[in-house]
Amino acid sequence: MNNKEIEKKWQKYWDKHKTFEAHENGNKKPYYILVEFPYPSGAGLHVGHVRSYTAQDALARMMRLQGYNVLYPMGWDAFGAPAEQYAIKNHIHPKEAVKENIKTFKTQMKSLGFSFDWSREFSTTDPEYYKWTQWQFLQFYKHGMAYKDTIPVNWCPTCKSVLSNEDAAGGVCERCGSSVVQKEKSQWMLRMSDYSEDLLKGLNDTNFAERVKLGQINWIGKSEGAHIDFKIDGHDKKFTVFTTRCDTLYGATYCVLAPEHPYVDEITTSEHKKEVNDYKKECSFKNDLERTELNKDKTGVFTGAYAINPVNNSKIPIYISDYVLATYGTGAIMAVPAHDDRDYEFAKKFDIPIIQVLEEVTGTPHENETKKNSIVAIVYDEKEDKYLTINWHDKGGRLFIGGTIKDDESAVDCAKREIAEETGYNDLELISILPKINHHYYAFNKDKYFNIESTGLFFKLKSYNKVDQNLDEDEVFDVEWVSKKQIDEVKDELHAKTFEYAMNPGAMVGDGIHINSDFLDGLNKEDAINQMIEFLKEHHCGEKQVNYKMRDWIFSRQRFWGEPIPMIDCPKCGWVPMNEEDLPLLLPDVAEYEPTEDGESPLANISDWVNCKCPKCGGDAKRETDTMPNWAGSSWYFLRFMDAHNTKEFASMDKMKYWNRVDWYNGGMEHTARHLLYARFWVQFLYNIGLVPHKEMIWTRVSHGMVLGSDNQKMSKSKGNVINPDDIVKEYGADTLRVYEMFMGDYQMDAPWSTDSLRGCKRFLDKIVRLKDKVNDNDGFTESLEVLQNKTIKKVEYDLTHMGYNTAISSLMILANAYDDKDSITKEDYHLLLVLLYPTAPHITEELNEMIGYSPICEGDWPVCDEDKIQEDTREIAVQVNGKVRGTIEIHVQDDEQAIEEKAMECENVVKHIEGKEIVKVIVIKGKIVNIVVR
RNA sequence: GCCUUAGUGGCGGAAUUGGUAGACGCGCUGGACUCAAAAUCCAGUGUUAGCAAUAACGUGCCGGUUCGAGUCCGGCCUGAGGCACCA
Repeated sequence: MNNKEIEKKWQKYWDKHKTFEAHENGNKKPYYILVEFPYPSGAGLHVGHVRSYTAQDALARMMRLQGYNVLYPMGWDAFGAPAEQYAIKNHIHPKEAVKENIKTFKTQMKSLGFSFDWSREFSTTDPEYYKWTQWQFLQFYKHGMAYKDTIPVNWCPTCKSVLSNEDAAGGVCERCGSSVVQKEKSQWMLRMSDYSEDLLKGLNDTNFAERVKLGQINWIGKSEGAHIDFKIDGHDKKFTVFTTRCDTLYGATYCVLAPEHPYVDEITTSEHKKEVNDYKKECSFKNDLERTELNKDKTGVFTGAYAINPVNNSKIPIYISDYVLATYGTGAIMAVPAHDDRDYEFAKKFDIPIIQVLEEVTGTPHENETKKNSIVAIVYDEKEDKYLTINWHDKGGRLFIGGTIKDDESAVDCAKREIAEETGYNDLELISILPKINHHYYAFNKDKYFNIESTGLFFKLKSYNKVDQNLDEDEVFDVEWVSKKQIDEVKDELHAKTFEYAMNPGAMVGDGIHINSDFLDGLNKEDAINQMIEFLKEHHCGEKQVNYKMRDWIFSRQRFWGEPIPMIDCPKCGWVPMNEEDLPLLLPDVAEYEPTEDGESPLANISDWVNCKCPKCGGDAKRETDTMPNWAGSSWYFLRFMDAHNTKEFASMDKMKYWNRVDWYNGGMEHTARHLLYARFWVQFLYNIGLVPHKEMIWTRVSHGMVLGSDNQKMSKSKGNVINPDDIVKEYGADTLRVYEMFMGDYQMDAPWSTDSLRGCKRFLDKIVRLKDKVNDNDGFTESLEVLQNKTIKKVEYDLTHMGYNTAISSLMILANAYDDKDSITKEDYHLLLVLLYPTAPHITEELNEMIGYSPICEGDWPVCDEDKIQEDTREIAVQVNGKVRGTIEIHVQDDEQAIEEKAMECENVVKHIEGKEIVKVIVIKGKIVNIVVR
């Protein structure tokens, strides 16, 4: 068979008959399947594209046969930097480059036989499309959702361009290697943060995969806490911090403002001015990513100013540090080093006091406890790398040195005394005092319940100097030095925990009971938070607050190749929106444009374009020269597909109501957080102003894994592991590539390319072709195949709707093998196999189907599984003895447990294993397994 | 650092709710057909022992729950992807 010819033949057939064009009529149920439209890069279609388009294509083709009115559209997300770069280099207009790329992509897609409705095709760069993107921006503006704000951007002084975080990684421009600086720019913003709660709640009206929802939830980042006002010593001003842990306020020993915080200059004392300014400058050279990545070492400087802790009026120093971000919360924090890891690190470095206000609770509380203070001491011998323990053997096991603190004694003195008394060692150096632990226990020797506050102390042994031990009569134990591994033998919760603290110094971030906190003492975290919020409210210095990490959307880009923002800056009227009837605002038709000196968009250099009249007063004015981000056009393209040629609206309400929403949306993992969130925000806004029928227009969202190179690495030119789908189609045929990509592995996971496996799929299709020679003249189905046939119908149907593409193919292989075992099969048998395979391998199945005299599959029906045919009356189940399979038995479906048990007991190999043993019990799980427990 | 996600034969991967681990395919070994090769067909293929029946071991590591764990729980290790130090 000539693949090329039959592929062409059927692709032509489908085109000519407009088989896949969707129309908004008839009584078929509409179903909207969407794949992310690609960015048509110069590299051409990637085998990764083929994977997701084929998967959705199979679903679309099956559902059409099942009688759905399927909409499966395709278009182009063609604005973006690469096209712009390419165009600058080659002195052409980017639209020319894009045109070429789209042509290539479309030819490639067609060669793979995807059943897209090409009548709805558009590109985000078409003026007929971006007219509506601009129009929608104007709606945002008119509803107070768009505003200008000054935002720092990554700026490369050499390239004179604004860089993405990605291109500015490590503070170095990816293109030219110069260091990147932060530059303030006035930018258009969309008030996305106003939608935080709605975007969170809206997830309930979607069927997104759980992990996709989680991605969205984490991005929105809701946290409940409080804001607290801190007075500044010697100033009238107050600053506000946001915290989720207001219960730890008594432990706040300093505050930190973001270097960009507006109060910094004002409160910095003259002797700290230079340091602070230098530090601010230093930070301005770092982008957010750097602040994140190079976070190993905390940096910061003291401003010289002090804040007043509102709960106890203590003066605490105010620092600035880049570990506090201006963009999150209030740009200021109260630092509680005892109970926050970052604060702990910072406090250690700057030698700021650490006050513990929460202690962990171990053991079980009991009535009538006796309270006392005590210590647990850990002594480390560096030379031998061993720890000092005492072994009580069966009277209490291995422990460290413990003891009760006497009235006039410090914890350290107590520890030293106890160590000397119990072990004799007396030449010690204190390494650290560990957080206190609140421990409950029962002492057998005293028959009493105790509640102790235990202080952990960590010592280093300086020398083996010893004094005489001083032991009571009942103190019978061995003093033993043990390795770290043997510390596992310390089972006592208090001692084990103390050791853990010693090994991992840091903040105690968990729950516990409060200490050193006046009215909070004794309360747990939750209660203490509530009490503290009450206190703050009463004293007018704070209240409960919900905070979201999601920020407003920076909507400006200093680029040429994007949708122009339709705003006009008038010296008299300020910012004025363009008249809607003047849209689209076209990009100028020039092939030469250079970036400006000062980071404005290249459009700023094109004065013909920039200079215009104010729509309000008619005076001279200038256009906004920034363009929209790539995310804009892709935030609503799925709505346009519902009504792609509408010239009066972006899409009519009627058509949107007809299609209802996107039923199934597939795309890459990398877009499940941001793109999806932007699109949802856009839709929710349109819904709120009455322009779309639902608040959520996407029902199910799933994400696919990447196709990696055969070396298990991401495909890239530099690694030389790129597979071009054209080559595969040429050598093996489109159907082989399609089947292979469906079979290669779990659709939702990455999978490496294997040409060997591809050949296996070619062999499978060859077998399908050969089976045609087995077709006989009998009517109906071959009886002995009917069980498997109906099971396969059910399996393929289930798998194609549950992303089990690989197992769908494998079940078809099983069916084909069963056919192959027969001397002959009927036409009906063969036709059924072809229909089931058609969604994945449409060309070859149509051809073979035609050869046996049937009308085209694409115009026929999907088979229905006959449930009666797949009922079996016998079944093989396993018999286990003590959980190990020792044999199998054949049971009838109607057998009761008694009968199954008897059969199991007769099984030859089972008899061997239960002979002479006592049968404890027999577990019979009907239809599944028998397990005989013997002793 | 945080979030997400994974780890099963020589390889890609199956195992819908805790119930016969390794379906299906690749690769490999042996055989048939052929002058020969390709293609195709037949048999075998987790490891170890055994002619075999069978037995022991086996789903990243350590521990737990259970009659029974790839699947559930606790603790680690490693890979991949994402990120805006989220207080």
